[in-house]
Amino acid sequence: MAIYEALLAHFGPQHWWPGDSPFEIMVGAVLTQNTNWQNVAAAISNLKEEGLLSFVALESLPPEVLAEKIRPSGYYRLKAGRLQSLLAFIRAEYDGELDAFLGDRLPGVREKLLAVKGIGPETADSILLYAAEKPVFVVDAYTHRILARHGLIFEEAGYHDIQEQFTSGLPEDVPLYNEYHALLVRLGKERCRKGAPLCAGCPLEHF
DNA sequence: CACCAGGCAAGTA
DNA sequence: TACTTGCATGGT
Repeated sequence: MAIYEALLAHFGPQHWWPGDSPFEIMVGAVLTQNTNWQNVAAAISNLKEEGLLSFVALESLPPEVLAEKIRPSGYYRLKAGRLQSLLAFIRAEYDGELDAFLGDRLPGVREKLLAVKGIGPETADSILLYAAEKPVFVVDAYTHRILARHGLIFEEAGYHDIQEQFTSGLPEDVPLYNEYHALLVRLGKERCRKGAPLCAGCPLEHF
């Protein structure tokens, strides 16, 4: 918790997730897999410009056409399939009603999401926290790297290990999880890039 | 030029 | 089970 306070004091609120609607957030969560957000923003912008950023449009677009639209986000053929798999899942399980999916309960909805091909733990948890506003802490490459580099977790720690360790010391609070993860990403992007040793003047240097 | 970015699944031994 | 590889664009 003291780490959270230090990051918030240093960077201020991050106003996450970048995206205007739960649907856009969900799409962004898939497109940002192992990809710079700037490239994702370009892909989403393409969809918006052509009025394609809707459930029905994306689920009914021919896969190769969708792929071309999201090309800047990288792995574009793969991600077109993953997006449509996700939409097909919501169509099948919730009759295509996004709100029904977003309102479904933990932990069942998380298990179902993880069963969708192309949706792993980080993508699932990002959707659950940022689109559905469920109290799920998102662990990503930055979280892992930052905590390992500061000796707060083992380098070999897995997704669930980190998630457990993190949330065990925190209240189950959606705005807190939201801001905390966003702050870790901010720190990672700005001062804790891969390959560099401990950054000088890091807000976490005395933890 | 090499390396990195808000992962995930499939293949190999 | 434990590695390794494919997927791909755009910025530094």
